[in-house]
Amino acid sequence: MRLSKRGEYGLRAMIALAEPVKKGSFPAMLQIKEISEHEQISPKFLEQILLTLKNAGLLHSKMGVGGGYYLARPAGEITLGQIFRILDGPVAPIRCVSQMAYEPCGCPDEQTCGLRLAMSDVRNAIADILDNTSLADVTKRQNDLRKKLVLN
Amino acid sequence: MRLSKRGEYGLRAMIALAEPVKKGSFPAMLQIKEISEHEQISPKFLEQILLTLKNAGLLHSKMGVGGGYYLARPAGEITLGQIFRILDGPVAPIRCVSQMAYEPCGCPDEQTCGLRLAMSDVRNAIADILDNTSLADVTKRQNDLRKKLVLN
DNA sequence: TCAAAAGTCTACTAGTATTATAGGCTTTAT
DNA sequence: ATAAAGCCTATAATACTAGTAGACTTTTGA
Repeated sequence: MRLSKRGEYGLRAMIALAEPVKKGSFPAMLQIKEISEHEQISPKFLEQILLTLKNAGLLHSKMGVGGGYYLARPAGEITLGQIFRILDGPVAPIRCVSQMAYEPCGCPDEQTCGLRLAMSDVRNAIADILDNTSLADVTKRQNDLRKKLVLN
Repeated sequence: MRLSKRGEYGLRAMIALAEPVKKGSFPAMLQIKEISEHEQISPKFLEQILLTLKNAGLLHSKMGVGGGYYLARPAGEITLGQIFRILDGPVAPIRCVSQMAYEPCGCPDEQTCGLRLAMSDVRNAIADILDNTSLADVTKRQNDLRKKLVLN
């Protein structure tokens, strides 16, 4: 049940782009280089990932000198599930319970297949979290926790 | 977030071995060939998988003519999580939230990393299901559903 | 106007993991 | 003694992952 490096880096980059803006620039724009250095990611690999996310409509970009990437929509309207699916494909552990990419698995009776029932629960549990957590939720949680830790 | 074929086949085989016994034989013993035919799995591949499960202590076997495999413990005491971990490794989507196989991910501050917090939720949701569903739960659910469908 | 900065796009590659297949060995019932 | 069945290890084909490379386009600003 692993998240690929592509998925991990893409999620990290999106979270970085959703961070509350510094110095009045809006929308928050970051360059590949800035993100790759901060998150310790190969810049060329990250480039591919951001491009994919851009072509999928989650990011916009500005070319040329002083360019960079920024979120296509407010951080509250982009979920981890959207990002995950673009980079890592369906959330379901097995195709026969996928909403996005259903495929029969060839078991004798899919309707009463015990494995399918259990994996369906797993899929729903994962999708529930990923589809109901926005980038804004993530950055808020991070920042609340940081504040709380500073106080102690 | 995919379950490998190894994992899928292993789980299917274990569920088959947990099925209520036919014709008074106990513990329910099945041969590789019987399972592979019923579940449409390459018998040699299944052999490897069952051997792994055996060496991990979830199955016992009987060699020679009339031999086969049977569960090492009652179906109510073997969980999907145990089987999954033997065949597919840790449940966690990312190592830094794994209970079984923790590894630092190298983010600036692991304690307040937003991705880590979210993935930790995912890990717990998956583990909750897999570790609290026994083979007996699975076969019961299957059979209840079958009965219910016959009535309609 | 032209050079440098930055994103776009596609191809390629090394390494690893997955999904098997093959075949010899051991145990056991008859 | 032989056939059935599991035990065990090696190998192979394919796909995927993670990353590299490089040529191209757009934009800024000196």
